[in-house]
Amino acid sequence: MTERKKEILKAIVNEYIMTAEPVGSRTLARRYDFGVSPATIRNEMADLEEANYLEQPHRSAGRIPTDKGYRFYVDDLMELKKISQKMIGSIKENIISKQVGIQEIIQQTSQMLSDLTNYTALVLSPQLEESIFRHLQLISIAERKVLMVLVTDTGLIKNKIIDVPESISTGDLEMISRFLNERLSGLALNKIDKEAIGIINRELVNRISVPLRNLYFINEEISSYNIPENGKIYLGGTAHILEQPEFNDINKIKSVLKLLEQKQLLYNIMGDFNKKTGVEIMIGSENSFQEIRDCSFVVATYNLGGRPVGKIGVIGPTRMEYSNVIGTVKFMADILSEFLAKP
Amino acid sequence: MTERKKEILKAIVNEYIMTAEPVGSRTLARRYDFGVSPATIRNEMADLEEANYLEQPHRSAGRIPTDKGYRFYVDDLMELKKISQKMIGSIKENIISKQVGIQEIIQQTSQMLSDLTNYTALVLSPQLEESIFRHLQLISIAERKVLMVLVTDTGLIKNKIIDVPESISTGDLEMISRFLNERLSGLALNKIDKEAIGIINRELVNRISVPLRNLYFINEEISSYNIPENGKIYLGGTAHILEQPEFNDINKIKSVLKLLEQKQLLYNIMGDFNKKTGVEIMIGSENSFQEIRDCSFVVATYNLGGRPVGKIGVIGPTRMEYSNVIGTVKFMADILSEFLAKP
DNA sequence: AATTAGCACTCAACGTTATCGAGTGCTAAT
DNA sequence: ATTAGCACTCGATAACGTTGAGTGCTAATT
Repeated sequence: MTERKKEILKAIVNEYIMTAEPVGSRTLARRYDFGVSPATIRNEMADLEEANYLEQPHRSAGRIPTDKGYRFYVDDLMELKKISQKMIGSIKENIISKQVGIQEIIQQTSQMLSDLTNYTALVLSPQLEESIFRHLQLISIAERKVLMVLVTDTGLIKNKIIDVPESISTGDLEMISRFLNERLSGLALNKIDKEAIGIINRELVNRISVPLRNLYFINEEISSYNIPENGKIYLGGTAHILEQPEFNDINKIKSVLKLLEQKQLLYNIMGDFNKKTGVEIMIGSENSFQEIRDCSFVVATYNLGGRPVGKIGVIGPTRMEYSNVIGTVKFMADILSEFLAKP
Repeated sequence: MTERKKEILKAIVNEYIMTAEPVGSRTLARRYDFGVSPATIRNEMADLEEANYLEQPHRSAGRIPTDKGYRFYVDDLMELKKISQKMIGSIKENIISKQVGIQEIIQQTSQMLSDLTNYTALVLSPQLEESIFRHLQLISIAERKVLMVLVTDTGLIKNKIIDVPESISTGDLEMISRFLNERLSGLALNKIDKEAIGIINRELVNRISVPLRNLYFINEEISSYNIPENGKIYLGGTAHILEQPEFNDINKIKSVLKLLEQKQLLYNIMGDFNKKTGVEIMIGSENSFQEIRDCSFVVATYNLGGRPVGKIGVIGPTRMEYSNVIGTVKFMADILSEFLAKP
């Protein structure tokens, strides 16, 4: 792969990303100054096609990049664009300073990411079962109705109103809460199982006037937090993706929108990214789900205390403005990490 | 309006709802047995067009109903279809028996309504400020961090982690909670303002060892529940609406999808329905928002203790299967009411 | 050996034109 | 009041020609 071939490939990808039209040798020679004639470029393009970096939609058209072409572009050719400091400042202020819950922040972040990139944003909220037990409280709200509130380190708060078989005194509820906190604080929720709580319950009955059988709701409830619950997926700017000219075909629109409604599938796709730090990119058919063979994903992980807890990304056509998107996704991931890290 | 005209209008609307094609006199005569010739039907159709119940997309096409035509159909001609008992049973069981929060139920209901009707479902969750204060609890979860949990009669539960200026003892928090419950239980949240809480706070300081200035967060927080917060709108089955042949035009798809992303606008539209009991129908231009001149809404209210608290409905093309949809929407509204009424 | 000019060829996109047929309104007969 | 008959309308579809951006190949040039 000569230097000139790289230059030409880069120019073609850039051009195609801009215009969504197949790129011909003539246009290329006119707009970029390679110092060679279209004929030469044609030869190089033929080589690049041979090597599977480019393809022709039909015989008498220009070339467009293949997935392999995009991959090479993304890995070796592309120049990343930086986000303006001004924008960084204003967004940070906007998001991080707010006194609202994690859910709201995620929602806003996804909307913002979508508006910044003009593609559809996806955010995976932190997963409950991978969060860490911070605080639990049982509150009597009516005869035989107990409200259980669980606070986790990721900011997720879980409420549940539970019907208990027999009324439990406020004092006892207080005692149970305190005891559970003592024992469970700091543990990851997926490390807490029925057995562990069973042991705690048996210790508890010595200190309170509630029979063991009436404590069973605690097992039931807390251990349900231990099951992977397919953390919620938030979408932002679904309509944005329609602005892309590749979705000028009604059937494509329908298939993409159907896809975006299948939260479970999206969740699985996002799961394919290895929670490494940094930004991961999945281009077209690199992905195993054929529903999205002509979409790309750009995904980053956000963290809490060095531990990856969720993902944020963008879905768009393979002809995506990677150079912009990558920086923006990374930035939004950092915003979320920063929000979570707030004291 | 003769009886025969009504019959013909009804047949035309039915036919158009089925096929989405303009209805001609010949087809009509063939498929329905009016005992008259196409020519007669033509004359009747001309009269109906004159009276603005029908229109012609172009000179040499059949007729389609106008909004006025649909309105007449809905009010006077249509025969409502009933939902099968079997379906009623299975859905009720599915929804009402579940031990989950109102949010989840609403989400599921909207998905279900959409699947049953093949249009897009809209659900307005109960509004916090119109809910009734049931129980409040302040919980210390860390030095100078207090978790406030508010439970309302509509099943909405509000959590907020608050940074307090100085640490407050568990006992004092308990006392504050108890006192607030005593005073506020049973009140509608929009009846509770800063002033009221100010009075309570001043009484409180006599019983606890916290200075008044450190109780200000209570005012701040609780009175924020009193502002109309544009209760959340849940959408179900956005992609369903695209199956309608009227959305075979890309621009229409885009405009509808943009509309569905504007939660605020949807909220306003839903607000135009007068929370009466029963099902309300808004056909095309009857609605003042011109973005949706060719959509219809079918909306019903769900209740808690006789008080309307939220709305559920469907958005689809004016050519909607009203006879099915109306029953289904009503049914789903009843399901929600029933869920809320659970002891 | 690499580059380039020249040229014949390809093919989607677009515009023009013709045809078809479902549907209409009108008139005159029933 | 109803209907048969008929000329007319007009969107949809198909057939056809033209255009132009683009290609690959060959032969000349550097």
